[in-house]
Amino acid sequence: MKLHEGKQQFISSWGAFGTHWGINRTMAQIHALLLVSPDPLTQDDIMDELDISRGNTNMNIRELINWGLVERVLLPGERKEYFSAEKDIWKVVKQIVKERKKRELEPMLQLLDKLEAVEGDKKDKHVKTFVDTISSIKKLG
Amino acid sequence: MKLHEGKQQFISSWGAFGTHWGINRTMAQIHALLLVSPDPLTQDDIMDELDISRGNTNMNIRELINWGLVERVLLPGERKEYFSAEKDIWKVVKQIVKERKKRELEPMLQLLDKLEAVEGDKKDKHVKTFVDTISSIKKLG
DNA sequence: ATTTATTTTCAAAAAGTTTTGAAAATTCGA
DNA sequence: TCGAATTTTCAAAACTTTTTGAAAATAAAT
Repeated sequence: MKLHEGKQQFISSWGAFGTHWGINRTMAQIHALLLVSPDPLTQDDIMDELDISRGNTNMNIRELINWGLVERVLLPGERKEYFSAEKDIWKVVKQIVKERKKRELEPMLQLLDKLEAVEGDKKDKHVKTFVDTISSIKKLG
Repeated sequence: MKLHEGKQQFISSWGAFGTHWGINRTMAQIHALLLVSPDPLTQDDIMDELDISRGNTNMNIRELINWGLVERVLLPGERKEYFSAEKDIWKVVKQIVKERKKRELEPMLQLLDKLEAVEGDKKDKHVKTFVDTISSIKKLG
């Protein structure tokens, strides 16, 4: 298999993979492209390579930056912005886990704290099952 | 807070939570409802409680069964099927991790094996970055 | 064998999400 | 300060996923 074909396949399946993990296809594809690119790329490079619109490219690059997975690189003497992805995969995974904790798990745990305090007789099996379920989920956090 | 309100809130946020994890809202809501229900429920119980259609209920119960998170319970002398969820949250988490590995990670790793064998000069930085990225992702699996 | 209860299927509709592209805003150099 | 390059925004369009509901299939009782 040639490099170009391999790259296309990698980008395409990384995109599909992402959609199973709450990450949209384009965001995952841009990330994949930057992961396998030795040098930083511009917005136009990414648009051309992935054949997507300027708006879409821009929004998803910003999102990757918010997630801490991509950083803006300013090359001396260049007006355009360049972008590059963190290449250490362990760091990438740790960063994703950290962000998802902050964005999704913590708000859920806060809700569970409130829900655990539901009124009612603990001998009522409906109340008991509810409270027990909530507490055991909280223990995961 | 009253039990009923707490239950509604739990179901609703579990549903929203699920959508960030590649699980559809209804499937997550049914799962939440069964988690906090002390006794098994019928399809009609679930339809009424969540206010969703019969088809939707049926499909998502089947899906939960495929994922190994819910089981069908036959009560003696009852014609209807009842459903109940695994209550041990650790078992639930382990089961979800196991299924996602099987469904998503393994196919991705298989592809990576093929991609690692891309042709080309390893001294070319494009080839090198590609191969290195693929290998380091493989190490996660 | 027929009726009735129950479950399953699936095409079409509804809802939700992503993408586009053109206009607005911003940035930088002359 | 002005003009060109670049980035950002966002309403509308395209696409994707989910949901509905009625019909078909199945299972059980009489």
